[in-house]
Amino acid sequence: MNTLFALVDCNNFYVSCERVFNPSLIDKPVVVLSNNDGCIIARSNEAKALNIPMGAPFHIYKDFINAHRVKVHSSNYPLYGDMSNRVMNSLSEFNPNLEIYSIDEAFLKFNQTFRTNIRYDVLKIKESIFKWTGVPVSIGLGPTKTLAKIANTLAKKNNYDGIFDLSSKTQQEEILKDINVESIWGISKRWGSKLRMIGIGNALQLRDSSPRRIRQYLGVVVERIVYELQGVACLDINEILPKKNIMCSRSFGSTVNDKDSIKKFITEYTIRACEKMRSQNTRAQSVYIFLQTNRFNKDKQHNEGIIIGLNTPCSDTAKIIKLSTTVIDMIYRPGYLYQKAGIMLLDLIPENINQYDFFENTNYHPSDIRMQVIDSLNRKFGPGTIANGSLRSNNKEKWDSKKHYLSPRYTTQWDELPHAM
DNA sequence: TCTGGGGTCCTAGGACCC
DNA sequence: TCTGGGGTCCTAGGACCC
Repeated sequence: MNTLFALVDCNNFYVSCERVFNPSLIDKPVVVLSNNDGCIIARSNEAKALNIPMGAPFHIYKDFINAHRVKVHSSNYPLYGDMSNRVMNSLSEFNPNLEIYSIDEAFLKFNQTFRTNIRYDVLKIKESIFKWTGVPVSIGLGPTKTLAKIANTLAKKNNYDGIFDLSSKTQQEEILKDINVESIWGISKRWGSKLRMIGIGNALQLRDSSPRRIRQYLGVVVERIVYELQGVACLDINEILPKKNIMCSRSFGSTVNDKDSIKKFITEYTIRACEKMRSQNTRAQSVYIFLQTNRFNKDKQHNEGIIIGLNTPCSDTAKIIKLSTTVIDMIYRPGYLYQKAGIMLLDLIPENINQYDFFENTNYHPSDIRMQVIDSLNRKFGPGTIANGSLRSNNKEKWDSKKHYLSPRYTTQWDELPHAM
């Protein structure tokens, strides 16, 4: 029953994606920005070496970045999403027992037979992913997910070549004593400082503490981490389940005060969210729509959102747009400078569970067919080919999110495909 | 001028049931 | 003087992750 977990993590994923299609970025300091070019959310090793922090507001570092000739890219999510799919598909060829944990990380679970030659096998995975996708990965190995996570941070250090195996007990002792509690997966700064208050400062001390006591102090989540550090697996590979909630929200490129523009934005976000919902074959049972002013401003603030329950589960974009724009009518107040809006589709359930409403007499068929046609056309010819009529105003340019440093959509827009592919 | 956008899980407490 | 003891479901809020 000796199982082994591997955590495969793409190195500086967004930067690596940009480098695949723009080799001039290789060996240079590179950063990738969040939406609206707001924060720095990915850094190449060279940029990390310049001490540019994760999550830093771009405008504060702009001068520094120029002075050090750091290359800057706006985030290009269609590209990263597509590259992520390629990496995950490649991984699943080696081991179908995988959990996609985030856009750039996946856990693999190996059984004992695989273990005899595990180092060789893992090296082969790493090399193949790079050969097939151009994305470099690091792989950490351990008897539990938590230990595999820790192994992965070691794998990233230059002396280990991208692979680190933390399955030997003696090695665990040595390694864990040098890991701060806060850097353990699942332990934040807040819990870290609570642990330090009772004399637990590193991973070895947490491992050797009493799980019962930790549970009383911080709850079952941290208790499980103690067991995981001991090598007792509490967290298994999660099957890929459909999302229970789907959210789409954005900051506007600049503040907006007229209701019609806000309705156009919420319409756009609703379309996106509904597409995602249908792509996992689910329907929403309730919807949350919210509107916010800029919390960093000293202007008068107004944040409000409303949850609407639906009589029957719904995946029809037109119906949900009607709902979300109506909610905007309800919560919008003139005279405020709004900065962000969003929609969450909640309590998603599989679409094959038909829960007919006694009064509404729902027949999904015509709506489902219509949505399928729209989705397949948009997949084929690009997002937004078929869109709702109220979308796209003349103000689009003015309020579209800022992306001054955007790379081409190399992989998802076929008229711009580079020859390298 | 400028500060991201997603998600998940757990717990406590109230409503309701037998 | 006595005034049960469970269960389940739901919700809000808090915590964490990338």
